Amino acid sequence: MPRALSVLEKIVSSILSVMGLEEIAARASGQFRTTQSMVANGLRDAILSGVLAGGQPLRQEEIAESFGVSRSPVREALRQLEGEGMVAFIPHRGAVVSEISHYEVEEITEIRIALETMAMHKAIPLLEDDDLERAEEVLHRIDREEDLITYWSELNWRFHATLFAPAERPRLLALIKSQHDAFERYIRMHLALSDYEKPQSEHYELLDLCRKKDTDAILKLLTQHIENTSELLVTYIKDGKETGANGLAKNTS
Amino acid sequence: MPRALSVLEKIVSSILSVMGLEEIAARASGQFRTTQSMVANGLRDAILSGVLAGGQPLRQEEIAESFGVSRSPVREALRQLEGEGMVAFIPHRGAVVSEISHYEVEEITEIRIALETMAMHKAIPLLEDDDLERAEEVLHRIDREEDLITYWSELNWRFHATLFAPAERPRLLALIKSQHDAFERYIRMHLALSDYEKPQSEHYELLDLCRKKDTDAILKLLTQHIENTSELLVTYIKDGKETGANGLAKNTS
DNA sequence: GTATTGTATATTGGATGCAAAGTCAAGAAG
DNA sequence: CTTCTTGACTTTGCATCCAATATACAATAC
Repeated sequence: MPRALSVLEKIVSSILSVMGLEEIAARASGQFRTTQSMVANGLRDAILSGVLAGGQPLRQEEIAESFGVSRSPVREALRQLEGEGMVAFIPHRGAVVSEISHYEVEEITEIRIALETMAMHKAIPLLEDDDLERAEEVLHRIDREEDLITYWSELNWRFHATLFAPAERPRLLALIKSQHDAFERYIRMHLALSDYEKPQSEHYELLDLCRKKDTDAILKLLTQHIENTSELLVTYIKDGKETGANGLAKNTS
Repeated sequence: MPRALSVLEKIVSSILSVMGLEEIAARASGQFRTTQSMVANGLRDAILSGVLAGGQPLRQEEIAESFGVSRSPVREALRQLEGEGMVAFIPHRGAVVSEISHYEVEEITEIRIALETMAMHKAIPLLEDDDLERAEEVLHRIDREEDLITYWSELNWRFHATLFAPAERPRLLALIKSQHDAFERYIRMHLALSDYEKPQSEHYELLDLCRKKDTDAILKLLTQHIENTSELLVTYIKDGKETGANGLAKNTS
């Protein structure tokens, strides 16, 4: 029992310490105007960061205590995440962090390729020097970043989102992000540092092709980029299944 | 006040009367094992059927009374629908049925074309006579159906889903359905009986091409089919905005 | 020894109560 | 006449309480 508490407390405090000002700003500027939204964001973060592993049961009382609130906002937060597909409810048994199989990884890969190539295709003719500069800036930040395990997800997304942005398709972007997220939490858990090198070099390649506005080559490389990630993930998931869900396994007693 | 109540009561009773045995079976077999899921399904139905129009505020107390429950399960149901994107919460002001603009219709159209042509493409080589027969059966039901305003949505979806099914992509299918749903509730509200004729004849055409396994022609027709729906919808939404369903005037910039 | 039934305990699901935020209209100030 | 303030009222958001359900384990029957 105290174990689970400490895990969540770590998340909460990590949000508060790592994000620091961002957190406080968000709170002030109306991002966290309700307890529910704070809990929802905290849990989402915890799931995406891999602290709460797939299949892990989410005890309402524990979560409530961790956040220092009652169960009502916790239940609402869980329901919202259910709607987002991040947790699954089993009636009278509670919520668990939803898992994806390697079949689903392959399915998501197809979806991502379809959606991302579309977004990219729409964005290419509208890409300005300004956008490309900002994208490159993100890549430099990745190069400089010491703690990639924590920040890869966010920076990687920011790079791709920057390239998609000129397309001005908010709904499409949201869809892509949700598919992205389904991947990233496994990425963060499993990948070693060396695994970041190849995608990062592909990022530079992609940026270069974007400068040349070579549509065909861009879409081809983007497709390849997604497929590479997918392959890595499938390997890790299959391995994990074989060896028996390591890491934060903390099931019965 | 009594107006909104009667509207919702109509929905609830229509679920109970129309579904009859199905409803009871569902309840017994675990579909509605909690009040929350009943309310969520009821509200989703009400929104998709257009009974609860876009922008309409959703008073928790009213809904709770309509369903004969307290506000707790109602709030949870609303949160779940928020996660699904069907309602939007404004802190301390409550939930409203989310709306889509004609910009969003155009965006969803692109997304639908990308996802549905992909699903169809994967399904074509796997289509069996059996599938085609079931699809045709649905079309006959549409021909026979008196109350298309109520049942078009469901039957139309069933037809397309039948053709997508052999692809065996549950996540993709779910994504397509959610984009579909974003359209259908406007369709149901706005379209006249005559508007169903063209899509239905396209359905027969599509089925015919599926029999011939003419991939290129199928994908082309499917794209056209989606675009036609989209155009109708854009017209109706623009008309609605112009003619004075002003209500909550929003982003026109 | 295995299967089944009954009971204790933990956990979820739902109802109720109360404080806080928001809304609206009437009246005062400019 | 318009704008701002004030206070009653509405509605939301959260905490607490109680009931319903599931799980684990022990006791009993076969």
